[in-house]
Amino acid sequence: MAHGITLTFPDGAARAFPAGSTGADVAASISPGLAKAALAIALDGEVRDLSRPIERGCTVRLITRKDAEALELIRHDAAHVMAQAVQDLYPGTQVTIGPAVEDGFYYDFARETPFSTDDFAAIEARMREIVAAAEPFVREVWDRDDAIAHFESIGEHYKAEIIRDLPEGEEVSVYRQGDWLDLCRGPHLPTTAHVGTAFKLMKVAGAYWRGDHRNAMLTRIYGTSWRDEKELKSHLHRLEEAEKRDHRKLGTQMDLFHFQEEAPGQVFWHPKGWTIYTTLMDYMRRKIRASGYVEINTPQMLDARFWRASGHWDKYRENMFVLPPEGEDVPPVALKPMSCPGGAQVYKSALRSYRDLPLRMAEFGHVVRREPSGARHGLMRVQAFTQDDAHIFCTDAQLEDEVVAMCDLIAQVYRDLGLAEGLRVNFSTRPEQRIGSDADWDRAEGALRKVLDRIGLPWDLNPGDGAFYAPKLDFILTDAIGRAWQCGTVQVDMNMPTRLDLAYVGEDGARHRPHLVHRAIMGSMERFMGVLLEHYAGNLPLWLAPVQAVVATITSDANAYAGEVLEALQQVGIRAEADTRNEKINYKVREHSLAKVPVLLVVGGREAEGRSVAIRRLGGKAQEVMPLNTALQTMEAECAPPF
RNA sequence: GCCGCAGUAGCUCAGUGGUAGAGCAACGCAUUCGUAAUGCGUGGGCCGGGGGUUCAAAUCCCUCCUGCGGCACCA
Repeated sequence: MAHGITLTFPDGAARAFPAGSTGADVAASISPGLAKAALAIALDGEVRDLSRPIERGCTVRLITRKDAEALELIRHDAAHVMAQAVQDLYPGTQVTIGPAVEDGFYYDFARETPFSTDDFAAIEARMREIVAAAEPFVREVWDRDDAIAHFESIGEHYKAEIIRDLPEGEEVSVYRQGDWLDLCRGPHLPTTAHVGTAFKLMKVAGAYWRGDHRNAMLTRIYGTSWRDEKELKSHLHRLEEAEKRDHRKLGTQMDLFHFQEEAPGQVFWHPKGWTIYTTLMDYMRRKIRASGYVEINTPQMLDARFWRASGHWDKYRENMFVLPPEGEDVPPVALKPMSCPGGAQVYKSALRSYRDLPLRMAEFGHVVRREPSGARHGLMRVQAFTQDDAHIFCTDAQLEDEVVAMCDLIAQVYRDLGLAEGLRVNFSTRPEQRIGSDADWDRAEGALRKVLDRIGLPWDLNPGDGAFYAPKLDFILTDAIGRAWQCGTVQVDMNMPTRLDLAYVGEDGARHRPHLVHRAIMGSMERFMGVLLEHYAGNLPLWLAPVQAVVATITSDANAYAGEVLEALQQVGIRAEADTRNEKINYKVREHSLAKVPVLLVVGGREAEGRSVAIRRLGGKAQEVMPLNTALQTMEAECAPPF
């Protein structure tokens, strides 16, 4: 044991091993059971193949199927198995990259005819054969040039390119599974059998080589894989459940809105959907008035000259709807894609004094943006929408407090709406393509950083992702299937004031530039509605529900009383309907439950006689009979908005 | 915009070359019922648009539009 190594185990125990011992040796030294169960070994936290010799003393942890890292190994290896299956079945297909991702894996292939889901059955069948063969994953380190020559010779030009681009000095490792091999950094499971059979190919998609649209489009196959069938099944079940809360589905079921071919990416709001929309907007108006905002509104269409001046004609033209002139001499007009240039005109309509600042101007700006056809997505990405926008004009000294105040306002609104949990903030800093001086960027980013400390929300740094004119804080909410959507945003802008020549007269009598902070809380009202609907799976809080209560009769004998109850509810401002149809109470309960009406007030002979109602709440079985007046008070209290 | 898939009754969907279907909804009639579907009956279609192949097209081919899942974009 002259050249042994000392390994430290998670329990703190340190043991000596002969030099050249592998992870498998370590596992075997502990117990035969572990030797069998071990999949990989973590050396100082870095996951390595079990078969690789351990070069140095370190802390070790054996990874078994239970560990979090196991899933990633299983998924990564499933990608390899799929790649082999594909190349076995479709010779001439090139492999590129195939990582493990959340819930599964994918592999990008280069092939003249893209795959279709019809190919899945064959690929999955071949994958099962490869898994059954239990081929060991064997790691080899190759000479760089040999590797390039090899991959070129077998027509794997993408792999050769990957090797060429590897940093100098990085090992070129190749893994074999049977007679198939792939360039790969590893680590891998001991054999293909360890992948198991709890996998399923999910979808095909196009994906650009290296994520760049100027490159060739590859065909990507997504799969999901798990430790066992039970996990797979529950994953598929989760997907089904998520589908049920898709806002597009709920929109139809709850009769909130629809889309149609003649107005791509634009919403036809139905009475119930529009009720939610205006209720949200009313809430927001109360909120911003209480926070010292004024509200303005600016034109929908502006002469092209204006957009040339603002810079949009250059920078944003592709996303704008431009109306061609009718006559030769008429200049084109464009529908506004953003509210800020218009809002700035209101600022400029008067000579502003330092006494006017901070000036907080809100605008529910209806903007229209041309979106790429593949980008549209229900309410989440539309071509015409209303932003709950605001522009705050302030002095340098006011900047930080203003930004903190608006972040607090955003957080308050999200809390009021039940969306605060899981809220993420992205701090996006200066991009490469930017205008303005580094000193200004330092100041603006510094201010946002201080703000982040003060507001105490979890945040991620998103370097280089700021707008070309300002760093920003983006407030990210997620939809039913975990897709992230930006809703709120705060942007500290040091450029527009100069471009649009904004000024205020200071205490010293001289003209100064104000700072301009752009902010939206819900962002797009449409998108926010989509997120809300999915978050609540359609079961909106009482104050937002389009129909808050339905008075349902048991027999027609109670119709007159139901009318009285309805009127009483409406008198106290509750959105209520009466269901006096000649249907059984079971039918009515079912129908209104499916329509997600939060409160059912059932009235029959007994209630009519005693001037009471039987309250049944959505999702509950229990009924509570109470006097009508009590019910009215309860309802009125419960339907009150959070602000 | 790119790759794959889809578009049939208000909704959900079946129908793969030979007379357009089902369930729910709607409408009518009967039923007056106590907390998630009462029964019977009736009406309802440019099978996304255009072009082509064929004796014959919802069905096969081309093309456009819209949507869905990704990618890219956006933020």
